[in-house]
Amino acid sequence: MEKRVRLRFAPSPTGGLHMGGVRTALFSYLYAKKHGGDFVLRIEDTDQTRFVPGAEQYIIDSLKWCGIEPNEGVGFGDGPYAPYRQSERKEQGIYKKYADQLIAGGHAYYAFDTPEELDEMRKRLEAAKVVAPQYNAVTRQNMRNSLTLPEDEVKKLIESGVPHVVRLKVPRNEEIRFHDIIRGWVTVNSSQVDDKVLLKSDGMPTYHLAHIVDDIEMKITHAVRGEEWLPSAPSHILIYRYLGLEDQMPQLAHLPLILKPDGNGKLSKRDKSGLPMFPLNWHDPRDQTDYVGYKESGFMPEAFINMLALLGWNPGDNREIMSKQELIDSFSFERVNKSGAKFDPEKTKWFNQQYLRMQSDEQLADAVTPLLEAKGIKKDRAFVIEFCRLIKEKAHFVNEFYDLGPFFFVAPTSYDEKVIAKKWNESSKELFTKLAAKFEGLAVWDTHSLHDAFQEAQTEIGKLDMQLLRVLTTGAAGGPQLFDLLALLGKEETISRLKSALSKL
RNA sequence: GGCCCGUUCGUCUAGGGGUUAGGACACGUCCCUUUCACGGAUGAAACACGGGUUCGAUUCCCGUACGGGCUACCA
Repeated sequence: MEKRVRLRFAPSPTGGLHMGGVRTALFSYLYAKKHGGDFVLRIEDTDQTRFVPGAEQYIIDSLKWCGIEPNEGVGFGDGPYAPYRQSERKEQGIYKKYADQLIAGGHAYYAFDTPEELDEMRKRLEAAKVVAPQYNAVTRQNMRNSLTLPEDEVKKLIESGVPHVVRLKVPRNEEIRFHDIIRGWVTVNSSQVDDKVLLKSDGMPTYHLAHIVDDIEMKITHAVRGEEWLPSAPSHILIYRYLGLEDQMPQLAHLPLILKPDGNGKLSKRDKSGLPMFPLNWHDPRDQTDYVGYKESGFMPEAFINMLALLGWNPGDNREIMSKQELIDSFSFERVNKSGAKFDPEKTKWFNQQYLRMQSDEQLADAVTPLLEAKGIKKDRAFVIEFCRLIKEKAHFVNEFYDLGPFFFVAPTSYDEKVIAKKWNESSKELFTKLAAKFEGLAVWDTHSLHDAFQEAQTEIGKLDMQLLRVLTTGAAGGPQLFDLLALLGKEETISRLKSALSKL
């Protein structure tokens, strides 16, 4: 029988969850759902010095907004493997147990070197022109650890409470080969791998030990993470192997990085491409910086995750706009790209535009009404719905509706100068005064009657420029369907605007 | 520097020993439209370079270049 598919998203609460992390969560979620498995949220809070209050809740809120909800884990209900915070799991002695097993098997050792001593070692090695200074099979022989110190002294040091760490004993020269679902086989020589710290001097495990222990204990079948983890994967293979768990280790999938839109390099939270890097507004308590979120920028979560899914993955056909269910049905790690993808703000906006157009005018009105009210604008619902119908084709975001058509709500005070300069002439004033009179005589005020009246006026009084009528009534050179707009504005308002414009020009 | 990973239009990508190298975003042109858009059509635009292997390489192999990642008692 196949093992139940279980994937976890395991962020550390050291700050806001940025979009790269969201994508990692998304891919894991899609795969889990596709195979009817579990998606788990585990909090990797083993670094007490970098703990940021609020970060954990932010991660939970972000996943909820995106619709990437774990069915197990912190904030989503404990499952059979609780607790899901590593700091709490540490209290159960779980990591130490595995570390002790490695020590007993001769694959890990105690090291008593102080930070100063380690620093000294690196400087010494650099001075000796060693290309890659590291704590390894060669250099550990000159350091203070349970491999170099007499057994009774090691015992004495530990008993007297001298701070120490536990390090992985990496062999000097051995090929380490592992398989990645996205990248295929990767081979690294152990001489390039350092003796990673497994247990820190404060008793906390490092990521390297903790994630392995938890993935095993939580029966994780696929470990998905960013490409930046690829270089440490060989260490992890060794840990599984020395623990005798190589046959139970999850399959690895290292995702390509999301790159900056301009230039090169990894997308950072401070990127200034004009689009947010975080799903929700994030206030960083460490430096009192505020970062805007996709949500607050007017993005719909469906558009956001659709865009994210297509960054480094594709369904193998030309589909781009895909619902969450379609993403789930089509997803596979085999179709994830190996190379990094530059984040494209323009395309990202386009995704939101597509989803915007799928919304009904009523739904859009629901979203726009509070934004209008915030500006002190109160209109009846029918007006707002019609406003949405007319303006939506020009917009990428709900929150730009107002700016695309302020003339729906306020009469113009200035008139597009380019259009006036080009089209306004001596006869214009008289022609449009006559048109205003014609409009005034209309018994029915709707799109059709306005259209007909405009046509009739031309045969009666002469050629009228429609864009001029637009500028006179809205002030702007462009906008939605003019007669629809004037119909919505109403007879009184339209004529008042026309007269006002004629008096100024 | 060392190690690892990568490289198809400006960007996201499909494809893969023999193709007019396909799609999308953005851009240009045209059509529709007395306004503004949407829409439709269309155009320009790519296999990093050099060696192999092969009848034939963009595709497979090796180098080079370029890009990225990692190089902590951080994840």
